[in-house]
Amino acid sequence: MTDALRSLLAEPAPISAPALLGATITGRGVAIRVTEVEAYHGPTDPGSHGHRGMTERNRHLFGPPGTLYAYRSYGIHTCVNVVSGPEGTSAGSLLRGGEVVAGRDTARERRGPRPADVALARGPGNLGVALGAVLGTDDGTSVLDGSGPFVLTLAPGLEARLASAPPAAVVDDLLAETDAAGVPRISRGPRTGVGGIAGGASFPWRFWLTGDPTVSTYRRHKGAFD
DNA sequence: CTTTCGATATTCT
DNA sequence: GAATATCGAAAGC
Repeated sequence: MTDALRSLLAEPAPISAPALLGATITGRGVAIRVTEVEAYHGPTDPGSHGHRGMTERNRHLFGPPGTLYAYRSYGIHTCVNVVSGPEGTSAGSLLRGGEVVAGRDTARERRGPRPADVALARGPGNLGVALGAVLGTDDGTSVLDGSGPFVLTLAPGLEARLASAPPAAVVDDLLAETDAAGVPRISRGPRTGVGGIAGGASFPWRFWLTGDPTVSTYRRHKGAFD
């Protein structure tokens, strides 16, 4: 049943993004547990690719929730987003880091001998390589129904919680949960590499699992307000 | 630890 | 021409 995932992704990205932490994206011989995401929210978000309307590159960002949006970053890297709703708002969550939980040999073949295991899918460009994501081929496919190369499955236990409470309420609870020492399980902060006001405290839409070694190190953009 | 730099597709000025 | 949802290596603290 992917009803829980569908109802979650129907929410705006800043709401659904924290609930994608702990989810697993599977395909092309690997499975990666997502540990770090950033939300981008269409025309109201100056940091979003969709902020200035549809282009050939970003058109799949305007697609239905659960669409994969893959784009070329800095002319070099392939980065992967999961589109969220409402449909037509060009919103989505950038998968920025994860733990390779299956197909480690395949991921290492793609990444080379250098990176440590925790770094195989650390950072959006590296995650794209580890996944074996292909521009053009994968852009616009669904991660919900197995019709595309990748399938997204929710973190254990989340499906049941989303079946018994509205997504926004479940996410509020997730953000409030702490470990035995009182430390939040999910951390949030400004988005990495985003300039201007969109990269500052007004858009604290980067979410990660606190203390997880597969989360990329924060790099502040030159022009970010902070 | 920090800063700097090169690689370079897409978009905007 | 300039900026960008990046990465890894190199050099200087």
